[in-house]
Amino acid sequence: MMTSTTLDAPAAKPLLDWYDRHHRDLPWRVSPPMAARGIKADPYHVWLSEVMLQQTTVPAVKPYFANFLARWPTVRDLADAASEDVMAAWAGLGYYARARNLKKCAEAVARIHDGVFPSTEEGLKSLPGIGDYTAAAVAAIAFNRQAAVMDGNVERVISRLFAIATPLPAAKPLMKQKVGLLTPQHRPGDFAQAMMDLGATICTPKRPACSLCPFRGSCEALRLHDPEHFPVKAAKKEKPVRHGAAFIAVTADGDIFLRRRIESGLLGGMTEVPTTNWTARQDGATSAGAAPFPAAWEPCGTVIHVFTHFELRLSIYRAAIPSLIQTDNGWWEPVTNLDSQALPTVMKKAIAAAIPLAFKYSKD
DNA sequence: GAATCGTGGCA
DNA sequence: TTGCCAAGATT
Repeated sequence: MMTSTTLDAPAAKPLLDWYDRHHRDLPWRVSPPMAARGIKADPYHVWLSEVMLQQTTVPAVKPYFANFLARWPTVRDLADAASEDVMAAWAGLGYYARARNLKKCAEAVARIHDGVFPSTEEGLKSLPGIGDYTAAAVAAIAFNRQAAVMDGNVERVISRLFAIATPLPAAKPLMKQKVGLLTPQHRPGDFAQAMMDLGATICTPKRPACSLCPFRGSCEALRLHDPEHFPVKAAKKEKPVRHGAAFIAVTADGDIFLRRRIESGLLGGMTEVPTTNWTARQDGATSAGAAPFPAAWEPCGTVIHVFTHFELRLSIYRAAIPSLIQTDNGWWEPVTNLDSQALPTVMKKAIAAAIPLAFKYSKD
């Protein structure tokens, strides 16, 4: 005969009980007490937070999430926003393809889906910037669908629970299968968030607090006395060093020369000061001789900035420009207005090296 | 499967 | 100080 419950339900119960007591309160989250008062998750809020949280910490996301919601309260508002404004608001958060896809996704939802997010994983995943994880997360959290949500936290929890020795990312299909078997029909969104909270606060990469874990009685890695051994990951490559030069041109009126980077690739669509190519070797192409236009370029130090897959050593040059130079690929921006620009952190560092007070009054 | 794509915090 | 890594997606 058929049983009335799935095999997984008993495993989900201790975690949901733990979540009811120890869940984190987050600005984008409808916590269990809120849900008990009838508050529903807003798909726009869930989607926005999930995209911002991709490879990004909760503390880093909080101010950006608040600012985006204040400026663009609905997905239609975001769809109608100027791309430059969205990129500028995203500046500093990193992985700028997320911002480009965020705008595209908002436009698709507003214009193709009549302002309503799809409620299925399949529908969500067809949208720009929404992959396996985000589709499942939005489906589960915003629409209460039984979707198997697997992010880095869940990978860690699952790999320990079952002592999976296969290295990532090869082990992902098996882990996803395990998550699918554990995910309950009841409260799938809370289950997903509980798994992630558990990974973030108990089942941590280093020194996990196993004595406080609702899975402590059934965790295979703990039984083996080596939870930190999991998940197994492939060794990472060392970071190469690239060299380049950046040029900060300032007029007597206090205008600085800026350009917009091409849409694709590193820092795509973001604002920059002129720079040379960033190459493996330090040579003439990375010196003042490679400036965008002739001027009295003076060296003012080096900025070191670490990207995901290389380290950049940027030689900084500054020049006072007597009169505005005609250019066809950039513009002159008042230094007092830099906080409105889509300047990634590396460009802010470069400008700050040449003009120490440039951002003095633009940050809290 | 492997590379690409940011940033800041922390042990 | 240096390495690690945080609610991944795209090509």
